[in-house]
Amino acid sequence: MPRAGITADRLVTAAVELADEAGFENVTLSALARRFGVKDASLYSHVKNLQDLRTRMALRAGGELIDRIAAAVAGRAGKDALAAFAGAYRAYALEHPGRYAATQIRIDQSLLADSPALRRTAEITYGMLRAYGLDEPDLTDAVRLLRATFHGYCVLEAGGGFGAPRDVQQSWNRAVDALHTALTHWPREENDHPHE
Amino acid sequence: MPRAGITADRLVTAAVELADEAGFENVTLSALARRFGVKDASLYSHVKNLQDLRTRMALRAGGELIDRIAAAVAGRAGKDALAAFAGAYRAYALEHPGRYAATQIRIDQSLLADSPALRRTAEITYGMLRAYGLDEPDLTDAVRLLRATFHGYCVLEAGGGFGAPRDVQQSWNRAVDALHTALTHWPREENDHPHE
DNA sequence: GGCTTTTTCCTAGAGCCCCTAGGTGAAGTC
DNA sequence: GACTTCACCTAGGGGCTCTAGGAAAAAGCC
Repeated sequence: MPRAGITADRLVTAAVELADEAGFENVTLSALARRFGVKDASLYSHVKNLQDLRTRMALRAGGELIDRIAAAVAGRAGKDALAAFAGAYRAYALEHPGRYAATQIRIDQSLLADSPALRRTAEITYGMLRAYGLDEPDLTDAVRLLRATFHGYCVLEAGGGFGAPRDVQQSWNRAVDALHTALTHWPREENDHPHE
Repeated sequence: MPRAGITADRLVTAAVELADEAGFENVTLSALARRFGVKDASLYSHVKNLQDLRTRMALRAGGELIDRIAAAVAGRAGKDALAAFAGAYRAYALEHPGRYAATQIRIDQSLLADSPALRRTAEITYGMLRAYGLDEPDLTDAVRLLRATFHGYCVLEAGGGFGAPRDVQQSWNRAVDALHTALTHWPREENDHPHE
């Protein structure tokens, strides 16, 4: 009997496709084996276990995401760069919900440490913020704010959390405007303990 | 043989406790049955299925969350109210990660529609924003921005997403300050299409 | 108290999933 | 052609969800 010709890469490719179609939590080794016309036990030659597969999916998707962001941000600065970053981020999350969900999972730090995607993400994010003239620790605070807002927005939108009839794209534009405002008027060291 | 005395409410109570201890996705009907000293099939008298249980958990946790927020916000306005809201939100998410995770799941709109928790949440959120003098649709945009940021922040923090040594509490305070700034200088109808 | 009804819990079993152990045959290496 | 490697196999254990149908406790009724 001929072989299916499975490799870890092809497996991950099929996995992220399945994630976008059926949802990340429905990506199962059994389902993938079925898709390849193979018994599920056979996949353990290519992948250690389910967690291993998910980690690979996360790294794949994370790389794709930062590639698209990098392409969008290239050659822009200031608010223009912020809007491009935000747009690329949200577009990826909406086009590839399963892949995006994969990027959210908790990953062993040791595996993540030498991931080029993580380093590129940091470079691009901090580079984008350069225009706002922030120094540490404000820079880290700003990065966290942006990540949280982008991520939270996409999660809520994808999960159907925005029930109001207001168009989400317009809301999103406003949110990006608001973040730009916040970065421009970044609260500098004033009163951490308001005099109450 | 005596009965365990299970009710749907006691089941949900045990479920959210288990969620905080072992993680939301590890809350299983089998595990709950074990905890009650009962066979798993017995639980289907009290709960329709796993999804039903999760929905009940979400409603329970959502109610608890908005109760704590309401208590924190009571009697405050403006930035004070915003900080109290944010603090109560994050505290709940960190103290009860499993319960908080339960609030994130997708819930059938028809079930959610007549949930008092949702109505209260809307009331309190919009009430808190009254001080900033926004009108629709900016109000909705602002609510979405706040929800997204709070939610994203808590998810990232709980998931270990903030690796930098910077103290998260201080970053959070800054994020709240930044949101206050954004709400105060809310971008009003300027240029939706920047002249590029 | 007895009687009936309802409810709670049971056993049995099907189906899907993850994962391990150990075997077989196909593809490359010399 | 023999040898090694590796892709895939069967067999099987264990966990989970959920259904169907039965038994016994609890609650309601006289």
